[in-house]
Amino acid sequence: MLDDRKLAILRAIVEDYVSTNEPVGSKALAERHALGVSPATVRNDMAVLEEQGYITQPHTSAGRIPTDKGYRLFVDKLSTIKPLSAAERRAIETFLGGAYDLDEVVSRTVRLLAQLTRQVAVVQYPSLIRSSVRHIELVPVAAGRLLLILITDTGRVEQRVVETLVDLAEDSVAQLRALLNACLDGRSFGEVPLAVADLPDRVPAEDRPVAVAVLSVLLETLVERNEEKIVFAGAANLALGDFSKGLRDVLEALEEQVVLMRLLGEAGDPATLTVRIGAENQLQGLHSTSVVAAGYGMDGQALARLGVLGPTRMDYPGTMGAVRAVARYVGQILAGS
Amino acid sequence: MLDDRKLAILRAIVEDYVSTNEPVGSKALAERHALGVSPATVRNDMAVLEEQGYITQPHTSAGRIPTDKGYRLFVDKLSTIKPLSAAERRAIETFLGGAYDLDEVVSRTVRLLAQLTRQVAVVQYPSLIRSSVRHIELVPVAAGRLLLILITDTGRVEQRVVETLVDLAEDSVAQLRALLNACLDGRSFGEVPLAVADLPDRVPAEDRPVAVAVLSVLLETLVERNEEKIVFAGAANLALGDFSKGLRDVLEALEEQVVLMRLLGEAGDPATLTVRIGAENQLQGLHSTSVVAAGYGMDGQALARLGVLGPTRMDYPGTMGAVRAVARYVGQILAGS
DNA sequence: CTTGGCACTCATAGACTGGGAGTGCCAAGC
DNA sequence: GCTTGGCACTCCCAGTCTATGAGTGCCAAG
Repeated sequence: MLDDRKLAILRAIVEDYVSTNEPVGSKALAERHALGVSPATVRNDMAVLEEQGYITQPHTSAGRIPTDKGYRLFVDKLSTIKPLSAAERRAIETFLGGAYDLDEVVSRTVRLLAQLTRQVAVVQYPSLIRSSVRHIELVPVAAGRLLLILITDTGRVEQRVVETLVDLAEDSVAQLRALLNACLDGRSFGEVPLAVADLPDRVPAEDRPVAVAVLSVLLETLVERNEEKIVFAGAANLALGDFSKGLRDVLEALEEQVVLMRLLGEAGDPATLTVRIGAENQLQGLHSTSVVAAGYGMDGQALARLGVLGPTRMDYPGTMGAVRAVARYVGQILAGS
Repeated sequence: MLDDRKLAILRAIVEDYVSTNEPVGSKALAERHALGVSPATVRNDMAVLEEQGYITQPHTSAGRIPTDKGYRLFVDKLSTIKPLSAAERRAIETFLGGAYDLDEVVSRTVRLLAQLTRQVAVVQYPSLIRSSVRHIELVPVAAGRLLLILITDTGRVEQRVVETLVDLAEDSVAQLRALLNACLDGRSFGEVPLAVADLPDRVPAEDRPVAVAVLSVLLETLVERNEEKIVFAGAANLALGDFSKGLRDVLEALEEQVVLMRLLGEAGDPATLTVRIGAENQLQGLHSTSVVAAGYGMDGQALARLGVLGPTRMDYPGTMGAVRAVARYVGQILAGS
C-alpha cells in the first residue's frame, strides 16, 4: 500500500515538523533528506499520503503536517525508541540516587522526567492494592479519635482519622494494634479484607465497636486511596509549546486527579510503553495532546504508572526513551529499598 | 495633598479597570460614577494623580490605569475588605466540613481558595516548629533501615528513613520508641533538641549508635521539613487573565517550593492580611503579580500561611475577604480536631 | 514512474487609511 | 481660583490593499 519511499517521506515529514514546528514542503524535504528524487516526485507521494489520511495541510499552498494517524504510523513502524545519552543516564542516577523515602522518590522522579522531556510529567504513587502491608499503627489523637497509619512495602504511608466515638484505653489500643499487625504484616493489600474478616471476634466485646470502626476505615482507605495519589510537574513547559487556547483546558485537566489517572491508563506490563496520540485520547480538552506512559514496579510487576503529556507534535522516540529509562530506574530504586 | 475627590477618582479608576481590564478615560469615569463634575475636571485631577505616580497611561491618548503605587493606596486607604456572601460562606463550610485528616484539609482548602478567588491559591502545611509532638513511631522497614514517623498535634505526619547500618532487635526498637515518646510527647518541636539531648545516655550502650542516628534524622527533619511543604492549585486561572508572556515565569515559580514559601512571606499575626503588590514582590518573574496572604492557626497563633497569587489587576477587597475567611475557617477546623 | 514547467492558491507582512477615544491646554464662567 | 466647554492633537486600532513567496496540483515529455 505504501512503498518504502512513501514511508521514508512520512518519517521525514514527522521529524522535520517536530523539530521546526512548521509545515514541511516538498522542496525542503527533497533537499534536507537525501531522498534521491525530485520535489515533484515527493509531491506525488505526499498527495497519496494525504489521501490516505497520514498528513494534511493547514491551508492550501502550505506544507504538510502529520495527522494523528500519521504520528501513529510513525511511532508504530517508522521509529525506534531513542536510548538516553550517557549524560542523561548520569543525571537520572545522581538525581534519584539520593532519595530515601517514597515521597522524595516520587517528587524527584516527576521533576526529573519533566526536565528530561521538557514536557509535563505525571507520576502515580504505587498502588495500594498491589503493595503489601509492612506495618499498621494506631495513635490516639484526640477524644474519640484514632489516627490509623498504613505503611506499605513500597514505603508509602497513608493516614486516616478514625472516629471511634468512645475513648479507648491505651491498653486496648495497643492490643488492637498488635492484633492488626499480627493479622496483616506482610500480606498483600488484596488479601486484607479476608484477613481481617474475623478480627472483631478476637477482641474483647467492649472494644468491638472501635475495632469495627477501625476496620471499616481501613477497608475504605484501600478503595479510596488505591490509585488516587498522583503528582505532576513541568506545567511551565506547556507555555513553551504551541498551546495557546488549549492551555487552559490542559491545566484544568492536570488538576483533576481522576483525569490524571485516566490519562496514564491501565497498568500493564511494566516493560511496555503506551503511547496515546491526539484524539486517541478520549479525555476532555486533551484531544490535541499525546501521552507516553509506562508502568513501573519491582521485579517485573507493575505497581503504578508514570508518563509524560505533551503536544501531539512531540519527539516520540526521545520521549519514549526517557519514560522507559526513568520507569526502570524507579523500579530499581523501589526494589532496592 | 490629595483631596477627597482625587481619591474618589483613583478609587473609581481602580474599580473600573479591575472589572473591565481596559484603560479608563475621563468621560466614562464622569458618567459611570456620579462624581458631579465634568470630564474636564476629572482630567485635571487625573493629571495630578499621574504626576504623583498613582496612575499611568499605556500610551498617549489612552485612558489611565493604576500603577503599583495606585493599587497600594487603594488597598491601604480607599477600600474595605469585602465580606463573603452567605452562599460563599456556606460553600466553605460544606467544602471543608467533610475533611478529616490534614492532607485532606489542606488539599480541599487550596482548591476552595482557588475557586473562590478565581486565582492561584497557595497553602502551606502547618510549620513543624510551631506544632508539638503527638506521637513518634519507629518501624523497621528493611535490613539496617528504620522508618521514623512523626505525628504532630495538627495532624501532620512526616516520615523519614533512618539508615541504622545495623539491625536492631524488635525489643530495642520498642524500647527506643517508648523512650522517644516519653521524652517528647506533647512537647513543642522547638523544645525537641533540648529534650533529646541526653537521650543516647539512657539507652543500652549497644543501641546507642542507632539512637544517635535516629535523633540526628529527627533533628534534620525539623529543619528541612519545617516549612517546605506547600501546595498550590488553580493554575488554570492564570490562563484566563492577562498573562501572556509572563505565564511561563509564573508557572515556573509555582513549581519551586522555595519561591512559594517566600511568596507567602513571614508568618505574622494570623489576623493580619499581607498584600504585596507588583514590584513590591522581589521574586523573579513575579513582578507583575500580587499576593494576598494570611496566617492561619489555632487560638490566635499562626501555624503557617495561605494565600492567593494573581495579576496586579485584581479584585483586592474580594480576594482579601476570601483569604481572610478561609484562613479563619481552617484555623477553626484545625483547632477542632 | 519520474521530472521539469507552469499556473494557481493563499497566508503573511507591510503600507496606508479613516475613525474614534482620549488627552492637554486655553479661555471663559461661576 | 476652581470648574467647564471647546478644540486641536496624538496615536491606537481595524480595515483594506498589495506584493511576496512558499507551496501545491496538473500536465506533458522523457
